[in-house]
Amino acid sequence: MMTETKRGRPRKFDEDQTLDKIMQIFWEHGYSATSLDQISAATGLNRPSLYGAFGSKKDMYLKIVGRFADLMQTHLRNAGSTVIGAKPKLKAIMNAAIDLYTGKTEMAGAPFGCLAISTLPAEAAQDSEFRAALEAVLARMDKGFCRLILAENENRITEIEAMETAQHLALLLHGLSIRARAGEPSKKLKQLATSAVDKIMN
Amino acid sequence: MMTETKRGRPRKFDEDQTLDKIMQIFWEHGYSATSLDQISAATGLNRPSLYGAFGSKKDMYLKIVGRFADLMQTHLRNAGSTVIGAKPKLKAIMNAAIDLYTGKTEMAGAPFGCLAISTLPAEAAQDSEFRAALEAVLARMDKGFCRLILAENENRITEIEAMETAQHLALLLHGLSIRARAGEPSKKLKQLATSAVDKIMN
DNA sequence: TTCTTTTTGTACTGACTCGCATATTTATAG
DNA sequence: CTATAAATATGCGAGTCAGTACAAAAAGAA
Repeated sequence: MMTETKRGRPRKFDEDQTLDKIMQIFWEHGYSATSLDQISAATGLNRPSLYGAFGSKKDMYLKIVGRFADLMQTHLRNAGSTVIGAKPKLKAIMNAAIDLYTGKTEMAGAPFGCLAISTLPAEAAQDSEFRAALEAVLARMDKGFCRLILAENENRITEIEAMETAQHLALLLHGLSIRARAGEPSKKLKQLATSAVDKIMN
Repeated sequence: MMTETKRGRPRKFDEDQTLDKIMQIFWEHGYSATSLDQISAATGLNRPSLYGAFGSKKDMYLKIVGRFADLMQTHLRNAGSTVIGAKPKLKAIMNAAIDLYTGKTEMAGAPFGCLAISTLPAEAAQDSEFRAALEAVLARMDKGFCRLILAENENRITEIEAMETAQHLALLLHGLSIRARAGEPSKKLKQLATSAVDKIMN
């Protein structure tokens, strides 16, 4: 099949750049407190264009959550790949996450914590789709940590033990994201993360 | 001074019961997604009465957060007082918190996680009062854990070390509350909490 | 040019939002 | 009974909300 040239009036916006702007707004204000007018103003698109390109407000938000998880995963994976050994990798990953949470990366410009952990739970109790999205994010982090632990398996632990440790690490990370959202400084969070990883990775 | 009998038309509602109903709604829906009409319907008070008794929506919410923290503190304190030793106390406290998060107490009727951790962060980035309230909740938990650890100080650790451990425990607890909000079952969360406490408490 | 396709801009809808102004009810104080 | 104090009930008002109907604009196809 050949790549047909597109018919119709061309878009005047870049989809990726627009999604990034939308992500920033949801990241800062959460789902319920964000209005489509706000998004319209920030992106330069009017509401019908937004609706045509990304669907309803809920569609947009859920898409953004997935996008955030993708971006975060590559960010953390890259950070882990710079060092050798399970513990150093985990510490590097924690530090990279804290940088993300405290606005010290190009991805985030302000200390807003984790988009998913900070904004999804507020909606999760009332709406099963949001709850499922939250659970998906959690499962994804668990698996990510678990894979890393098994790949660097120095003590020949079982898969079940690895999953338990992975979930311990995820618990820590989510707690750290809340503290970042509360405004605690990056330096303090990194100290906390490092000492916690030392205790958890026996 | 004598207790003067109150002038004017008497209230037809019980303040504590009303605050409990308001708490349930904010707990489930968060701040932004809750409307005063919802609260009015659930409490039987119309909006002017609510405003007269508890102030604005924001006033009400911040008051509820403080109330939640009070109730939770006594709930956890009671749970800790049933056993002896630092580790058993901490495990009992974690289990009691999980019961609270998963709706297994009289205080909570549904698995909504922690009111503060689940709903405050969504608002915290944009509003400094909410952010301050979140930080206050975190500080309060840190101090609570720290006091307990120092009171049961078996290994003569320093105050600084105790505070670090306390914050590790708080990180875990907040992570657990997120997972409860996502719908994970109480049993799994308790296993996770127990094994994590074992690793953190030397 | 003319037809089709897609995006854009304007404007609208019907519902919901919070806070308050006003009037009424119900109690105590004198 | 009259005055005062407090709570309640009705309802307004100015604004915001998400989504969409409709027409104009901008491209390719024929």
